Amino acid sequence: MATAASNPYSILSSASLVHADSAGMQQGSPFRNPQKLLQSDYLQGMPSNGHPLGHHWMGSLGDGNPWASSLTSSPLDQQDIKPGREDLQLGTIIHHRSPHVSHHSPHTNHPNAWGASPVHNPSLTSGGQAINVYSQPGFTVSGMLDHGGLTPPPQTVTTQSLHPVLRGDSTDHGDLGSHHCQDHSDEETPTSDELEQFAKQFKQRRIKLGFTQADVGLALGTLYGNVFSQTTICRFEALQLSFKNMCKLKPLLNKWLEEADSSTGSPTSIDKIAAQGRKRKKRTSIEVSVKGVLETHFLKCPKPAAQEISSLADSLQLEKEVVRVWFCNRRQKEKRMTPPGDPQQHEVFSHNVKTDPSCHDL
DNA sequence: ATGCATGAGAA
DNA sequence: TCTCATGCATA
Repeated sequence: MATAASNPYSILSSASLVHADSAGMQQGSPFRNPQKLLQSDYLQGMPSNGHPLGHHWMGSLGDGNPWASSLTSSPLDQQDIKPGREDLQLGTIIHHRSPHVSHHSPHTNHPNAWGASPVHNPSLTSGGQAINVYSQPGFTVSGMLDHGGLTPPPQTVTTQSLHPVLRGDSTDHGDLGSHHCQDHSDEETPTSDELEQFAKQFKQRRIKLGFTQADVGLALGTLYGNVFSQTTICRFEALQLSFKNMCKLKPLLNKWLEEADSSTGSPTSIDKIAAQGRKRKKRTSIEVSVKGVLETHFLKCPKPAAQEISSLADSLQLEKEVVRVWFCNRRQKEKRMTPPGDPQQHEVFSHNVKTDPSCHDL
């Protein structure tokens, strides 16, 4: 029922002042295996093993990236792994210039994790809506330190920086304050392992500093002109972004981190970004049973033709657009996401995935 | 934390 | 029309 044939657009001012405070809770291993997805996916309460994603990102899979090996093994589905795509660029509004951008990324010796083929220059920019709050005369790096009063940031800067941990093991190390040990990380394309560590450390520092994910997102806006939502920060920490995307955000977050735990408190308040009113379609909630059907179809054919989508939508009594988007999101989810814990799952999955995108055997 | 959605850019 | 980056809204 939810989602009838017509979804009125609700014009709601998205002045979300929510300060999603998720600092306390953290669970991070959204690992999903194709099989379980059939059921656990819609069961959001999935009990992730409290352990933050294993480092299976690629390390375990000496083969290369997990998804690529299974999902993109087919020549036709390869489109996801596009090579050159340096479209994004935000340097324009930033005089600071982006600190990262590695044109000569040595890729080291890894088989690139996520389909990151030529992650040459993870240039930054927002997909197209670069909010530049940069015109603020009084903006200061501490822009994040004082915001309306959302979260009074305790200056509990514990300079516990120590040695650059070799790998984010199960041990929780709160070290990262040192910006002399791994400063290089924002200049070259990080390895997936580095990203994983960084994300972990970032989260820890962020929490210790008393900032919420939303705070960070806003801070990035005041600092660099690129605002990010709580969602994005969250996904970054959970490694649920594409490799390229992670690379893009890392330098920014790293910078923020440096500022954050070094700033003793410059109360130069700044505003944030004006709320942007945008009408958005009401979120359609797909019933569990329906999702199950969609999942089934997805396993058979992750990329259904328009016609198929139509018929599917019809049978499920959903708007075609909803179904189409569902598949898009599903595919996207399959690509990013934190590494599936068990490599075995990949195989199972790959078996289900056909090489022919135009599956029509339903 | 995550599901569904939007939009730009690429095929 | 897909991918990809990103986020509102919601569980």
